[in-house]
Amino acid sequence: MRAAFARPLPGRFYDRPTTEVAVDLLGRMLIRRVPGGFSFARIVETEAYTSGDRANHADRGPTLRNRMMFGPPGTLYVYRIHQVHCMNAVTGHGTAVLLRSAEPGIGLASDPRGPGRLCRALGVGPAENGTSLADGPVRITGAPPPGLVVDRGPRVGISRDVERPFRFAIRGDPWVSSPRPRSRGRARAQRSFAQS
DNA sequence: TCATTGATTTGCT
DNA sequence: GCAAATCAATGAT
Repeated sequence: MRAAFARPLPGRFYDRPTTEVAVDLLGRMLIRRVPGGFSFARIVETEAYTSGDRANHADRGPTLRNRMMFGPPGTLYVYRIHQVHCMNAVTGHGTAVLLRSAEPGIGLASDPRGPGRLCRALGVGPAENGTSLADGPVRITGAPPPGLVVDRGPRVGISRDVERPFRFAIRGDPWVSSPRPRSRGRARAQRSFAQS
């Protein structure tokens, strides 16, 4: 994992349309540096929060909570909801991808299925808010497998703009959180970004 | 300053 | 399947 941690996706990976990044993050490795080593998980489910999107925390402009969403692409945005934390990859001014679920890798503290559980499993909290996914303590690396099939559907747990199909998940993956997105509306994973 | 709400999880029916 | 937990950020007063 040390070598992989040293070759994270660069900031420009995230400087693209948010839905495109959300799909392209599926199947990649989320790596957490911890004292004396690393822990990691494979991303299997994401959601896009775009501009002009009333479900987006940043839709009404910068606030104390969402200010990290206005940092550069590749910034990690961590927020608290109820009693847990959730993490996002910032893609532009006030847009981000919520990392919803992952398959366990090595070194996890607990089950990473679900956005709150994912943060808990990787030990991600307020201390990591605003750090860089390109050179911070939490990074994303690797490439999705060829031919990955992606399901899409409405996002989970929101009350505004509920109909937008901005939730993406690896078809058939047992670590996708419930309820699963519908199997129709399939979309092939985009491989437009070539990692250096 | 006050009331409302929530990008969730958990446990109980 | 449904509701409680539980509290800070947010928006209204």
